Amino acid sequence: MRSDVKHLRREQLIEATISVIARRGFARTTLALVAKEAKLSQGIVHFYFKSKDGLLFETLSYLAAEYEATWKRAVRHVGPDPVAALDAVIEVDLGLEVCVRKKVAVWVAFWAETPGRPKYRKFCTELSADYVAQTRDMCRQIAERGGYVDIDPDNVARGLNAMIDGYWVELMMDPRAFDRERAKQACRQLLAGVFPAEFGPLVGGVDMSGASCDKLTEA
Amino acid sequence: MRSDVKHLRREQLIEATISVIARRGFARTTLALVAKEAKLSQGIVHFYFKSKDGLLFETLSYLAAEYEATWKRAVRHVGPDPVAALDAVIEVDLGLEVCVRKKVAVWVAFWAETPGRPKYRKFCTELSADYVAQTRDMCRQIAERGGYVDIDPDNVARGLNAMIDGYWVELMMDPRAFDRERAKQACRQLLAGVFPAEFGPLVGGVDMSGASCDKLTEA
DNA sequence: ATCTATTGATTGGCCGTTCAATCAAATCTA
DNA sequence: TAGATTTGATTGAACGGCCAATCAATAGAT
Repeated sequence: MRSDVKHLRREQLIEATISVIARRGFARTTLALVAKEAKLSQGIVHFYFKSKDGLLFETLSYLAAEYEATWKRAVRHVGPDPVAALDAVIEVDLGLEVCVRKKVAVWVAFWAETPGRPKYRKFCTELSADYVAQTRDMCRQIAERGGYVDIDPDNVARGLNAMIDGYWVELMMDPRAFDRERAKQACRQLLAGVFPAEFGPLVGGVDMSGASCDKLTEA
Repeated sequence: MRSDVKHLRREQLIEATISVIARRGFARTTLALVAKEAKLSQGIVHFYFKSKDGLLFETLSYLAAEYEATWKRAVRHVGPDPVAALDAVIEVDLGLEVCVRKKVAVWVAFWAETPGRPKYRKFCTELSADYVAQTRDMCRQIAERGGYVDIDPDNVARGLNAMIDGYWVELMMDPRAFDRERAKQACRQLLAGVFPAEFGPLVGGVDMSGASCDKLTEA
């Protein structure tokens, strides 16, 4: 049918765009290369997307939609426990679905173009703000439940966000140096420093929400 | 006299390149714009740099040299104590010298172009590897000295590196949301989770705000 | 047959690069 | 020191290639 083909072609072109950006970088991505990658003619891009910028922006939206869907599905799946939810966030952000070189390369490419492109910038900052707002809420719940009074949920969420973005950059630049499981472990260690009872390595039914640091200094 | 001019012009053009990339992004940076920014003619770029790529690569080298110089100066300044050294690293990486929007925007721009540009990629990965090697060494020393047996210095160094890169991205994309001091605090909190005795807030009963900073930067 | 989808050649503009000409500074000459 | 000559720095115009966008023509579907 018509809309089937329409949807198919659009996705085909977007996937091709992702491949080309990931392979050649943003600056050297041309419509001719995208069309060739998609095994379609040059002109077709302007039929489905009005312009090059149209295609690029829809590519960004496409990635964002996939990311958000994966994220929300995972968080909903683990239920209401904020600790499990935060752990699910780490699993998703560094998992095989979204955290693959091709995709993060495109993310970083768009990030890098945000100066001077308000549309990209607005989109990316809003997505990020959404992310931080949700993880902050999880941190806040954990803090309340665990009786932590000195921690700042907002800063914890931002720190986790920063660390994950940094790992994405590492995966893009030096995929051989990147170790997915160790990256996850480092994120959990970050949270363990803040919420030792929930993310610490020695949680075995013992409540250690009081003095949290001492146990680690044991030689 | 004449070699002065040579050096001056090169720097003038490189600074202009940084400004243009930070303002317009990598993809829309043209030599005409760079020349205009530098208040020089178009042709002069090829006199001092053989090609556009020559200018771009030297811009990357320029930033890297400045970064490394600042970094090494700070680390040397605080002396041999690895705790003070790690803290100095955080101060530099998130300090006003290197961690300003214009510069990090250019860094991210180059990162984003590393796929498909082996020269950029090699340069950036080697710089990063150097960084991690040095901070890992600091972590290792702290671990040995503090009797920590369960921690992996390499992973701690990589985690810190990732977090800082992530904050750079945040500064570039959303400078108004970025808070330099809170970012530093988050990095110290990360280290506090790993080395509580050295970076934790309760050392010696001193209060948290700026405690580690005052204590550690005193050489 | 009509409408949609698709093609690939074409166009017009932009950008990296080259180059001949000009200008300025330094060196040489007497 | 003053003029002559060489060397280096700088300009702006011109060339050629590439790329986004257009479009007329064609193939395919219903």
